[in-house]
Amino acid sequence: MLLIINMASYHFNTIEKNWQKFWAEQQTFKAENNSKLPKYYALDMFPYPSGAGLHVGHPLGYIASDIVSRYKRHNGYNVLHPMGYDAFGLPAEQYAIQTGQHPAITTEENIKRYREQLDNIGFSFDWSREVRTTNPDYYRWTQWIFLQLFNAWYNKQSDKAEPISELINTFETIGNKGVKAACEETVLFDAAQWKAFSEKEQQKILLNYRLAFLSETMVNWCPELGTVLANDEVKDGLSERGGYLVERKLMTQWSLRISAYAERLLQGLDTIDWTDSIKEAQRNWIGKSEGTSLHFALAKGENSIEVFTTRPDTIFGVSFLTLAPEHELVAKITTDDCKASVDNYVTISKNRSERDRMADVKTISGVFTGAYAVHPFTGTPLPIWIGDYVLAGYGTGAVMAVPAHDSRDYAFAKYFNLPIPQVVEGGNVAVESYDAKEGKLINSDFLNGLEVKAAIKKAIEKIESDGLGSGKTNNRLRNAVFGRQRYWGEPIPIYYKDGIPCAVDEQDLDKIILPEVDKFLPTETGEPPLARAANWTYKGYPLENTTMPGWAGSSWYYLRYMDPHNAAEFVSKEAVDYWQNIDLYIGGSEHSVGHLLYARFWCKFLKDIGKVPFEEPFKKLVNQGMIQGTICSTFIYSYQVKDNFETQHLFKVAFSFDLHEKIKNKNISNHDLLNHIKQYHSNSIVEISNVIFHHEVNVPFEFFASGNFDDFTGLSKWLNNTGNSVNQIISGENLKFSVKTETGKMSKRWYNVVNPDDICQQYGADTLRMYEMFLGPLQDAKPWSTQGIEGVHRFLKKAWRLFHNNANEDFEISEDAATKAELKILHKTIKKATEDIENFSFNTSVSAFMVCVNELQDLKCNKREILESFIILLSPYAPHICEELWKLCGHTESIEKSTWPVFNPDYLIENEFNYPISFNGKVRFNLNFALDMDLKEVEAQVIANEQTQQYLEGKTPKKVIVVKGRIVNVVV
RNA sequence: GCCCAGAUGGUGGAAUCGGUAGACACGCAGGACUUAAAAUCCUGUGGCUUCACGGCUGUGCGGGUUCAAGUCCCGCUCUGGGUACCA
Repeated sequence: MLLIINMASYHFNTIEKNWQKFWAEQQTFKAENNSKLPKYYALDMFPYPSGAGLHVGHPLGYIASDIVSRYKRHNGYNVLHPMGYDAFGLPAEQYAIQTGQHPAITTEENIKRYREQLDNIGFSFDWSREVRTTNPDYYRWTQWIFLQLFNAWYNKQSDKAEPISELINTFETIGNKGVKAACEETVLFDAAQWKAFSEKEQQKILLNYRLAFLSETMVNWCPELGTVLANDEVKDGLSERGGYLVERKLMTQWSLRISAYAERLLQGLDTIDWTDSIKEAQRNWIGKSEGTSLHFALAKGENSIEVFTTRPDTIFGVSFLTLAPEHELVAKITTDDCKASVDNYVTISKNRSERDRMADVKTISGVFTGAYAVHPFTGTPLPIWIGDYVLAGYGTGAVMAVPAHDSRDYAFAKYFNLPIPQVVEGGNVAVESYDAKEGKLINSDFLNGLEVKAAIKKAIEKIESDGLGSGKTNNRLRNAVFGRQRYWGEPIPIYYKDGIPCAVDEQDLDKIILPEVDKFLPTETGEPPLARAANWTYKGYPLENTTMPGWAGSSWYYLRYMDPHNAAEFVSKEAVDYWQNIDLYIGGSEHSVGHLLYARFWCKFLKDIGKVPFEEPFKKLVNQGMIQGTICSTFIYSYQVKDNFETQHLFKVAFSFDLHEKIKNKNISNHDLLNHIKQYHSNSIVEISNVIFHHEVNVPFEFFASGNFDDFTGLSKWLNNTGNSVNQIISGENLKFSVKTETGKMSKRWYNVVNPDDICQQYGADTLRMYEMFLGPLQDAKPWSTQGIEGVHRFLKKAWRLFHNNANEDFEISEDAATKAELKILHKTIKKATEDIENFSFNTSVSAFMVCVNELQDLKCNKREILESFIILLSPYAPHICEELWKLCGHTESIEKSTWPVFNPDYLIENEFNYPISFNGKVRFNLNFALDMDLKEVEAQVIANEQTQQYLEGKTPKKVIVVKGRIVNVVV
């Protein structure tokens, strides 16, 4: 029986629009919180809605997670696959400062555009759960979490966060003796003393314990942006956004005590399915280092200097001590005759910004204090130096210098001509330090003859038994600065009662919403923008003026998706108990330390206070590689022209980006254009003779939209359109263009943003989805190129044709039973498609689909039994076309409701195999044998074979290896 | 400097346990259909060599293990990413 329905050829535009409408109307992808089905939570890192719109790199990860989500639905899971926007941030604020337009408006517009672009691609997001970090209904819960941090302290004994009220109880009954907390060192007090403190004093002490606390810290201050930046927002001493100068400044700041969680953040890595490189990056960031603290007594006076070292074994190699310029003992120990030079050095170091210090790693500087410490074992006097290679913020701000075995100490000692005693065998200490942790100890008294590892152990024992110090662990991870001097962020819900920071009542958080301000800039007195707001007060007291950093909202958004409209709680217990942690998290590796570390920190804290049932938020993490754009770094335009003297000139000229902008806006005169080229590009003249001039300059990518850089018609057109100015200099004949390209980030700046809308328009969303997957492994970085997109599009057309009568383009499938060969093709594809999704190997499954269609086409197979299963397999990748074909097959329900085909290995069973016969590893010919044939028999038949005899040339084989179903190798 | 990842045709890439290297696709060349174009289909396509059958060679470089290495081991080179006076 034949089913015949009139149907024209594959009109993807109509099909896709129809199904997108259908899904939205039917709420096909709505996830249920009350479900008996097993859950699956697939999350994408939500985007920051920038003005440039979505480019083809954004959807890469979204497509992958969408495929997995759809696959899981077919397999009977209740899938949570949401999307939202991380919309607080600097670009909107910068734009607001420039234009006066409220960032909320810009953000709204950008979100609208993002949504349209996302909708075009046909994602199976549950949009009823959308979250926006800038929405007051959302950020009141970000503020709420901040208050929980403010009202908690970290108890090292129970190894978790506990309510600050319990700590106050303890203070009132026994004081702080015996309290082991993650905090700065504190003065000890008993209950009576605690009660005698004024409220202000008590609050000051409590701040030292709170997980959200105020403290004086060195911050990265960016005067240009008028704000403080986190370490990971600073690159090479410049702000990551905008590239402005960043300097070090001491400020009172809100901080979060992430350092309390360092060990748990480290341990937790062993329990999650992330790539080694991301785990390693987090480990490095936490920077756990185990060593020993050690006290050096001063030769004169009471004080001692405490150092931290990971190499206590090299104690006999110490030839001096170095203090950070900021070290508290510097002023006390400096002798009178050294005072002038020390003061001078300390002043210079303080004024040197972090950037200068970094730029200057190779310059060695330091000064002698005149003071001496005493070696704890030999009694030798050790000169005490000051050097800015020692950081005040790490360890104790002082090091025992072992120049023979530490490269920095070595450089310092060489420069100032200090002794370099060797205590570990190996290397050539006359040339460079020997830093390796291996070798035998020498010149080291009780450590002599020991290997480094054993020596470290013995040295620690000795140091501890002599009471000189103890084993200690240091982390590189610092507490996170949480306050920003910005407008466009969550207001910190704190008010100041007589200078004491107090928490806003939880039920009043809906009142702490971003106030209107006249300008988005700091005040004239340098206060943050919120200081401009009228009545920015609470209970008559002033409110905090700083706002939260960009990572605040993104540290917990995955929880809000579970219960997005809950007005009473940030997430209900039922919702979080059902959905649990994220099964699959996909996003860019640029968040490997910042976002992922903070989100883990908040999750652990929320677990401590009993609000979430898990310790790690992201069970499996996949980093999609960046899709890079092509940057025309150098554009060479050469042309020949005759000058007044009838000399042939070959010019090579092109244009920089700013010049391009000026030409585009037509605010540059011919005269300026010429001058510009002379001024900025004279150094790019690569060759001058009396006949040849070469200039090399940049040109925007947009002229090469085709991606074909041999075709310069677009550029020629542009040159003609940009005004006569260009034509005046370029009026020669024999125009020739060439371009040097490199790959890099897609950004507005490089004119290389490829909009997925254009691809959808030209080829359809299904082609875009499949093509992005077909490009290569999800994790790999790859340059965008439309080369090959035709192949994917052709594949979809071929698949469409399987369901249609070629001659008259009518829908036509057969109800006949499938043949063995057809079933084999199908089940091979079921197996591959299933395995590939489980392994996130999407590129190979696309090729498996291609193979399947090619083979079915060869067999002219149009049987329902085969084709219906096939489109279910294909539907996660190309949902629109599959929905359409599914409907044409006579189904009334969405293909999304269908069940994933079950792989039956019986169809793949082979009873014979065409063995490659190789001689010494070189394959010569093939022979067919039954798979159940005895291997000895196979061997005998191979030897007996005529061709084998030819290759043996009369010799007897030494050995014959037969691997069942694989290969035969004859060793001659 | 340190840490991590990678290197396969003209191109993107495939090869699950060590078992026929180059699947699939692009591009290119040739052909069919067409008045023509588009679309579609067929054939070929790592290099060298041969009229051909075939032979030799081939996964960044140099060694090694193995009957057999893109895959495992040792030593390099280069590329991409992260990170840095962290004692």
